Amino acid sequence: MQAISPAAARHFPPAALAMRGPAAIPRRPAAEPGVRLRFAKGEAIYTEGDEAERFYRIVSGTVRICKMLHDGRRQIEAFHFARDIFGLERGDGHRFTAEAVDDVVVLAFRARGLEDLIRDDPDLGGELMTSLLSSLDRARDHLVLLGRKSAREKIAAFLLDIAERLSGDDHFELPMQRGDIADHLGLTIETVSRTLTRMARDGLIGLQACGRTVEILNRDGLTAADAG
Amino acid sequence: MQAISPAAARHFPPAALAMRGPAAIPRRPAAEPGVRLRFAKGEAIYTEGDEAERFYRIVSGTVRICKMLHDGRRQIEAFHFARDIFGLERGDGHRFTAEAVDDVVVLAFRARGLEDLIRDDPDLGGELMTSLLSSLDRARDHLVLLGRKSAREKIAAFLLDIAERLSGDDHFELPMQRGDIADHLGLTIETVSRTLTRMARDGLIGLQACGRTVEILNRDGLTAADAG
DNA sequence: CGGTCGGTTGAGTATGCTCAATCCACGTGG
DNA sequence: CCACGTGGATTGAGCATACTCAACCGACCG
Repeated sequence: MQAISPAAARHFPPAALAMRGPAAIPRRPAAEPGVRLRFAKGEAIYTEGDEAERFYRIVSGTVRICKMLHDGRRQIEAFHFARDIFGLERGDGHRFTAEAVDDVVVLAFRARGLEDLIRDDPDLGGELMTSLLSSLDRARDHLVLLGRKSAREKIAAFLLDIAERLSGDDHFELPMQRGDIADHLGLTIETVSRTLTRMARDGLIGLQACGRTVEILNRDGLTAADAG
Repeated sequence: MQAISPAAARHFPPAALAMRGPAAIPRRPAAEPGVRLRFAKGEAIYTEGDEAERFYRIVSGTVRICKMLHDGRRQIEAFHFARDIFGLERGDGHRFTAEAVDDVVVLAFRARGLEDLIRDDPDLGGELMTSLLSSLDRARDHLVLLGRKSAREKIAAFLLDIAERLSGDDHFELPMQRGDIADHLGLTIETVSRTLTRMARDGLIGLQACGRTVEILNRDGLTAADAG
């Protein structure tokens, strides 16, 4: 359950509505290694219902994959970072929306005729299969988190995951804002904020720069705060 | 949040612990169409951590894919019915457990050397890819449900989904018990029961036979009760 | 007939949500 | 340089949904 009117407003930034999609995308033959595209912060890469013509590999930046319910509630299925593949879907149309969390550069590949492509290049099939299995693994773990973990456990798991994927280090900068984290973890902005603040008070993490910069101070404690 | 001691007890039926795995599985060449196996109600088909040697296609029965947290909380990632493929995972080991909800018959296929198999038979690759994409779609929709829907919306969505997959009809029998539904939808047994009872009182559904037989009486109402 | 298992129902509670105020950093314009 | 407005984050108070604990019911089985 989530607010209806304020949440809806929060999820339709006027900027995002104004600049939908890049002007014209040059068509290249299928064997092409991919077309380079830029998207500004907040811009939609594709929208639910769009024809699923392309899939993407991220060169730099962060992408969120999300779905909205009609009343404005939003669920962010996943965040994707550099080198991740996204946008490959069964069927003709995209069932989710992909948006740039910050400035993003991607390589776009044609999805049509993918079967033929794989027939020609079995290694590609293997790579895509691996990428799909990886997405599926991630989605499954996230199901467990959403279905059965407390707010504190969710945040702990999220921070550990992000740290690993973003830096491998214990020090990183969150590319997304509180509302994105909330909609990813099935929480509200307020609960995310409160939980982070409390974790900082407990000495598990350090927070700087508008709460965007995070440092893991007590990795064991944070791991224990997750439920595994 | 979930109970700790009672829930844990509920999830370790002595029967399931007693009879782990079928005795001996005959090894056949890779091109084999699949080895037929039977599993009794409650039996584990594979357990988290097991080597992922095989994947499966269901001939008959219902399978649940689940993960337990150490304190006994459980999340059921998915239910699978006849014709569904499950058990294909990235990496060497199963990260989830598959259990027979009722008596189950499956065909088991060797997962090792799958890349070679696909190289030999590109159609198989396509079929598996489709199956994977289908699982991913399903997992993503379920993420939205778990993260952002109310108890009533969850149950409504669940019933509509099950009806479609199980019978295509508005009349069907639930193969799983309340605890399974609860752990699939991120709820408790009591909330599932109460919500179903209320839906029956509201004339949306009919319930018979220990609440196992369900009839959809008002499909529009039920669809409206979901959030889409 | 007693025991168990699965399901239902009731009463009270806690976690996380809602509503609202405040704060802070930043950018803009007088 | 400072006033002002804005967007994001934080904090507080009260509340609602779903959980916990517990009793009860009905079917089935030995």
